[in-house]
Amino acid sequence: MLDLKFIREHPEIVRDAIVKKNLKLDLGALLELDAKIQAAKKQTEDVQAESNRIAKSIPSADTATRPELIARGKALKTELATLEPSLRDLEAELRGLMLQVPQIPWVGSPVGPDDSGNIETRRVGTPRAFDFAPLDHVALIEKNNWGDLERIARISGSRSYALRGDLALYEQALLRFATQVMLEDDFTFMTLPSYAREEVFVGHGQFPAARDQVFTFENETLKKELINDLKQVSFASESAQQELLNSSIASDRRRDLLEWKELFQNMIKRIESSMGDRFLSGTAEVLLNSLHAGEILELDALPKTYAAISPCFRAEAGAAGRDTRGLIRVHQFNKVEQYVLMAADADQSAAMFDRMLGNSEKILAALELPYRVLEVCTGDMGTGKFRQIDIESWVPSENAYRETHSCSALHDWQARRTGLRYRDADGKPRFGFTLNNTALATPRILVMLLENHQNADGTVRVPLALQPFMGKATLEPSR
RNA sequence: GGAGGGUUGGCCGAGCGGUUGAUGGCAGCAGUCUUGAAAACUGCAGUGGGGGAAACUCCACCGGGGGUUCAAAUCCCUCACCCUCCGCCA
Repeated sequence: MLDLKFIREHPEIVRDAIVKKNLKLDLGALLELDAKIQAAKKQTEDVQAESNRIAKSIPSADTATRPELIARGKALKTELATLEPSLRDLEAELRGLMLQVPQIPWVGSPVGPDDSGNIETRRVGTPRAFDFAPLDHVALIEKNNWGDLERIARISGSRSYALRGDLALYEQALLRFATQVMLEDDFTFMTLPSYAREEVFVGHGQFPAARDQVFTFENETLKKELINDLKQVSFASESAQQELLNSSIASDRRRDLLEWKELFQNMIKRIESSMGDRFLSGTAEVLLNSLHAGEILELDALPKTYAAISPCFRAEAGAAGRDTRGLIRVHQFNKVEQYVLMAADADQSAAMFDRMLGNSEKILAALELPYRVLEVCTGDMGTGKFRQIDIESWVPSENAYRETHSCSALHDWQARRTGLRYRDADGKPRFGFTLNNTALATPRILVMLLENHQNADGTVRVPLALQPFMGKATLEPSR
């Protein structure tokens, strides 16, 4: 979300951002609606002011004028009964549009329509030249009995993974190692649930735009009951029912219909309660971002630097058929996430961005993986992002780099949605800036670690920095 | 799952239909006093939005939403959360 005042004063900048981010949003309609609201607000407030004045004067009024004042109050109340709801509706509509307004991207971000516009800025490390025919990670897992990819698919469905023996331990060691790196940079370690309420996802920015990427809590029992009920009720809609109720039909038939109407309304209620009011988060960032929602933090409490580990859930809608093999793209994975809430200062945010990117690179260096750094273009970065850098690590079997890290600066876009404020040096409440970045996500990183560090005999070398966490130098076959 | 009790400004805590945007205390800021600090005293001080050069002024907000009333922090409904007791349980 942007400051509405800023949008009013700089519509051309916002319009430019909408174009650069390849969004469909009618800024003209938004501004028109805003103007309409301002007028409606003035009108409503004038009536409210008079109403307040009259209500205040009644206790001290004499009995003769009192009925007159009460009558006037009643009239104003009637007037407000139409003004207030319509204002509320307009404001809700505006809020819906405001949620779609993008953050103005950094001037240094390349302009492009999609990931084809991303620019590689650096390569670190050189892909290894194998003196034997290397296996891909799935073959390595099968050869060493390090997982149950096919079995778990039968149990949990596609995009699931199960690890065994050394590889299962390796996943834990990696997460612990990444946590350690974050602790060394003075981040506060946290664990959080992987689920939250709807408004948390709105604050984060994933809702309303990317709602289909998120799994939800639902009540399966209620759903089944409802389906059974639906099979018994043949009405297409409530209006169809109403039509029947209003028609002249025999009274006993009518009573049936009334009973059905009650049943129908009851079902609507239950459908609503079965839909669930909680959602599974795709990253700890979602919850961390709401940790201080609604608070006004003191300046000296900032920055809040958090490293949190959590299971992450992604529906992967729209990715059907892509990366179905192996560990690249799964519905549930684990991640150590970096998240920062800080004062609203562009330079400090840029410095923090570099620091967080540095943490990821430190981890990749320790994992001894070749990677490249991409400056993500305007059309590929999220709506709310100010700047985004992705890191892709080398996958020998694909002869390609694949995304393992994503570092973002949002400036105040998330903070405005979420209500993340602090008192600046003048004591004024201000929205903060937020940033986030992957520290390490498993199991995807295992793809790179297995393939890049495999030995000719199919075992896999553990990088030196990981060995204290793994307790051994080589991953050995599992029984 | 059952039965009660709560949710008020940065924090604590009054108020339970009518100058209450909210008594009081703590913390905060400014001043008096003091060499300085502390203490004491005095004053300022919520959040968001509108108007105004300013003084100032108007609107909304006492967990969220809805309602009753000329008038709601105060009454009613509903949702969320917290606490206590019972039941169940990793």
